[in-house]
Amino acid sequence: MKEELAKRYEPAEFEQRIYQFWERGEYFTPVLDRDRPKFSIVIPPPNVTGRLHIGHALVNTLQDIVVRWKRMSGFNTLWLPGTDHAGIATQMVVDRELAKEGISRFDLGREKFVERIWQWKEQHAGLIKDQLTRLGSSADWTRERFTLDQGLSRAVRHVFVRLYEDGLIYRDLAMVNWCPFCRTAISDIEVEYRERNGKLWEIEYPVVGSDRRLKVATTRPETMLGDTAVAVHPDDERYKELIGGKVQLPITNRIVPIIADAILVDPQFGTGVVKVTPAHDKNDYESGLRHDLAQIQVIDETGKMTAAAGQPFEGMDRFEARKAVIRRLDDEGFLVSTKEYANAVGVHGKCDTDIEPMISRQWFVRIEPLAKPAIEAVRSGTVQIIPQSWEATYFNWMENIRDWTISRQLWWGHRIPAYYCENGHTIVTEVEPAKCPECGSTVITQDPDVLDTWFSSGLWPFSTMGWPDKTPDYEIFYPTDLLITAFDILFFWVARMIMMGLKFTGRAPFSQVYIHGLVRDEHGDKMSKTKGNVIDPLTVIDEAGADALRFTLAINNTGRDIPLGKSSIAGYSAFVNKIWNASRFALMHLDVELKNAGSIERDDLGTVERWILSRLNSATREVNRNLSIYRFDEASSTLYQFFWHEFCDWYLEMVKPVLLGRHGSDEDRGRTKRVLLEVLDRSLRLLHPFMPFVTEEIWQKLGGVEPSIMVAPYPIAEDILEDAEAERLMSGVQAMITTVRNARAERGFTPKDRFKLYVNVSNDREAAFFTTCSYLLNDLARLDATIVNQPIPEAAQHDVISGFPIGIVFPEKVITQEQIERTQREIEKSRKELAGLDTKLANDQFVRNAPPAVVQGAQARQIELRARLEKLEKNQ
RNA sequence: GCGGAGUUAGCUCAGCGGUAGAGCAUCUCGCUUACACCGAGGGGGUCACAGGUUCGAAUCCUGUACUCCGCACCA
Repeated sequence: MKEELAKRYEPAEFEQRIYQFWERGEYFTPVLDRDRPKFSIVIPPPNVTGRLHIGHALVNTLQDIVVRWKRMSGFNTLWLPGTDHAGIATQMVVDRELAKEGISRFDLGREKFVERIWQWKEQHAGLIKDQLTRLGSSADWTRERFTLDQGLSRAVRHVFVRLYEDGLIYRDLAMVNWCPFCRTAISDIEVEYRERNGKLWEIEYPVVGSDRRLKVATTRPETMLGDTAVAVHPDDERYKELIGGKVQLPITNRIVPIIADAILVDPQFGTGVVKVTPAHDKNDYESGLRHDLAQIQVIDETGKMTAAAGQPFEGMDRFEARKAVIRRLDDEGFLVSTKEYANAVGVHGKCDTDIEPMISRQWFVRIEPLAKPAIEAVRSGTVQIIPQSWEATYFNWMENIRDWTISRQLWWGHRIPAYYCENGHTIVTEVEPAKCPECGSTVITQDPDVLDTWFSSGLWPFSTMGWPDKTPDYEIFYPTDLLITAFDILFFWVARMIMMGLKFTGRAPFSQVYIHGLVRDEHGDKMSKTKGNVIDPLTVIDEAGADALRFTLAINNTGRDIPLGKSSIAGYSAFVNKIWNASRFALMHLDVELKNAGSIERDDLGTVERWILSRLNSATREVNRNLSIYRFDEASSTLYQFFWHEFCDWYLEMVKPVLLGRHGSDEDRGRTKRVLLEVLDRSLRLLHPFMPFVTEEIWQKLGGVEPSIMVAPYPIAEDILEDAEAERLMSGVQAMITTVRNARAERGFTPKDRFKLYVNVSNDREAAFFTTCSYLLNDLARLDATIVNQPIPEAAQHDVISGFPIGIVFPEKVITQEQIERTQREIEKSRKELAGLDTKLANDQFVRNAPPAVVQGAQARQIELRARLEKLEKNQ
């Protein structure tokens, strides 16, 4: 093992080489073995449009941690990667490309346009993989899927047809959310509401056959061109006698009825009179159905006014028409007032265009029958949502769910497998029919629309595994075990997968869902391009390495939002550097390879070795436990704490006197090296899921049996390694060293000044221990002698450390003000604590009710404090 | 309006019934042959507020005040 590590830690030197090494070794691909315990997980497919952002880095880091942990723990592990065709988003990207060439998709035509997107997709799909690769994702690329792949498309058609046959899909004329920019219908959850400062206009409608005018308020005056009624509340005394009467609409002069509608109108709100536009407002639409009102469409699918809007409005954009209508109303004296008004406007999240409610014929999924079992699955615990607080949100949404609009007037996506013959018959079938089964007509056209992207994503956990065929993958790896994703797609994706999985495979697609938070900047603000606080994961990887980024994300992942800033990445990058250097130091002294190092005989081990193995063991237990409950933060900080502050700060320092030949026999040296190798090996394996690259690079130099650390067994805690006695004694030694260092600093001595330390113990074993370990105290606390069980000179600085009375004897009596103050503070603190304990222990209730361990602890502490106070007071 | 979450050290957050923690920042000392992306040491909190339960509350309950996030409504 003469191969040394490079002097500097430079991740760019080896990360990509290591990844290629893994791929060549095919370590990401599981075996098709039904008998081995398996662990499977599917990636939340990023959009093919994709450039990965920090959120992707997070979700994929978390998945990779779990996947690597499971794989090392002996599970036959599959992480299935892939991408989503992302209907609207992708279409928009290509649209924009075309715009640069000065053409639109309509100039190109559907076929050419879709061809163009495929070209674009082929060029860009590899980017996602490259980026995930840079992160270290150990996904099985041989199984990479795309939602528009043939197999997945077949699954989509199959599902559509079955849902149709089961009466769960229907086509109907209804009011939907229409995006005039994208020219498609979208579902309710794709509408986002933005607070906006708009205006509220009050308009008067003259009552026919009377001098009265009814005052209505509106934020969308252009829709009045399509008004077909005004409504009041049936019990509203102000308007009661007008019900059944008529008003004459300004501008169009159309005569429309005054109706009574208790659902639509809140008499307390505004004037208590509502204009009714059944073709352009959801509530008005429903009111229109109740009262059999005409629906006059005045805005078309591109957001322009129709002929029905009349002149001069026809052809105007809806916002332009708004101004024109107001001007006209004002001119003609119907406009009463204009007020500033803040309200929430529904916009299409993808393009920020105001949604236009519009009546159109669309395909819908009848959702309630699917939602019920999906609610039950979570309620019964078949699917567990972690953290559990998200369950409430899930139930809230699922219980109020409405039918899902699945047709999209786009060109990029899964074409709806519905066909219409010339005689108006509808045929829904997986394969294009040659003739109409009802009338035999061969003049058949397919529905031009495509399906909502989430329709295919909803099938992802099983469509990617070959379903509806019973493939080996499907049989071995479905259902999956875990899904890791962000809360913002809980409804879009997670809920739909559960519904579809239950309906079509009879099983929930995963048993656990882990929901992570949003990555924010260091002050907790959302990252956004306009704020300029965006952190690009690839830049971070280039600068600090993937391991530092991964560890930073993991340790900050507490289950809530994750604050991420340059300084915190720098902090954990320092940690990776520390691992590198500590390993480099160890490797400089190690001369055996793991594979022929032989086993460790516990009986030969010294206290230091038992102690570090015991500490490592408890870290091992904590890491495994926390990973099993997805506490990535706790697992990583356990490793951070152990490796840096126990392994590096104490253990390596304690081992130096032996390794560097200042102390001990050759046999001691051999044993020390053996244990050092063991501890380093285990630490690297524990760290591997979090920082795969650096651990592999170092571990390769240890000469293990396995070809890669990623297939080496993950350490598990072993009771035999636990050693409470060693831990107690070593923490005593550590505390003594700290006390001496402290005293040195406070009295103004330099590191070169040497003192004597007296330690008193109560039994022979302890005496033997401190005698054996005196070299450690002398070395680390820079003493010239540690004297065990001799009377402590009065002139010494007295203290009681971990129950051991000690005394530090200085060459000359130097007492600084700083030191006096500190002693005083220590005494006061101890007195206060002791007083508290005294009252507590004098309290019968406490002694009787508190657990015995707590009472005993308090008593022990009381004794210790008394002894310590007595000694401390001597120092004054 | 309904639901959820938060309020702990200068900053960002853990802890969630038994002596107040971490990282970063800050201050002092030190380039000791793994690492100055370092080492040693220090300072810093009446755990938002008010009640209650308990022998004991940052931790459980109730209320108040802010903050954030969903969903619904908005003529």
